[in-house]
Amino acid sequence: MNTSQRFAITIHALTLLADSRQPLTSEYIAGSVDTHAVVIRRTMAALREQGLVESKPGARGGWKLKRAPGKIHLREVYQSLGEEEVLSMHSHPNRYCPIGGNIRGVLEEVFSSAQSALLDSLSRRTIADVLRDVHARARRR
Amino acid sequence: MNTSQRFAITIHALTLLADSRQPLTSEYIAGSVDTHAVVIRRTMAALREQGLVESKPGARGGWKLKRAPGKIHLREVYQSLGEEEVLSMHSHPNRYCPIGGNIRGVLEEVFSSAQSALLDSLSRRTIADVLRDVHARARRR
DNA sequence: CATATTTGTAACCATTATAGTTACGAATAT
DNA sequence: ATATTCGTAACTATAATGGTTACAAATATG
Repeated sequence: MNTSQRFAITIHALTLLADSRQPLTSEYIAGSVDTHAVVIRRTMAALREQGLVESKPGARGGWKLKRAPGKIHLREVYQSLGEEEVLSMHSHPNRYCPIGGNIRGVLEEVFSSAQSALLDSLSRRTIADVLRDVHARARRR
Repeated sequence: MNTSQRFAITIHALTLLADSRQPLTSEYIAGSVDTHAVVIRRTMAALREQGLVESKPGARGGWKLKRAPGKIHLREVYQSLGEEEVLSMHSHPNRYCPIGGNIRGVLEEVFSSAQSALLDSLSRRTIADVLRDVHARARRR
């Protein structure tokens, strides 16, 4: 299976914020992402806990970045969401079988290297990079 | 979200086959993995199509490898399963928004680098490596 | 102060993927 | 001929996801 859309939605939202001087409302972000404002609030809550964004209720409220876009690495964004590891273990291999009894430890190591490789790749980009690339594409039209 | 258990189950099964001289039945494999034989048949079918294993019905039938364990890289195993990319796109970003209209292309590129990093990591190990590590752990008890 | 705006959050629903299970047909060894 | 084993369709339970409604709480502004 694949991951949820949360990561994509989140990068999208952060890119919008990086491109805006004023705070943006969940409603506005949802309009660009094409989803419901509640989905945005739900998803962004994780980033708020991580200190990447802040939100303010009430008139003229909304979301804004708490850090320069160039300092927000996609790895940290991804990890804020608290997703499971992308490769997952099977549940209860038979521990009385010589293979079954020892495979988990080996797989944990294999999966965790793979996860690190994925995260390292994400750590090489920031929201500022994404925004720049988006603008470049927009110009190319 | 995370992946299905299929990959873990599959590596487990291939490791069992690598460790055995005779063909193994789905029933036996299921016993070590702790699942149903049908789940094994279902999952292994993908590997058979890829030419990694063969199966024979009837008495004394079962599964066996078609290639030396040292020649079976985890990357190929993973890809045989035909899983989606681990990071997935959101559905219909608003194309009339300058960000929404261009974010998909950028994300595709970001996600595909990450996917490659993951696959590269998996390509560095074979079923023979896994079997060796399992045996090493078994000895350590 | 009254009002409109906006977030926070719980609750519910529909959809989808996954894995477990049953059932039965077909192939094969002995 | 029989027991064994795979192949596959079908059904079920469970869980995750995302969309939606509803309403309380916070805030800016006239």
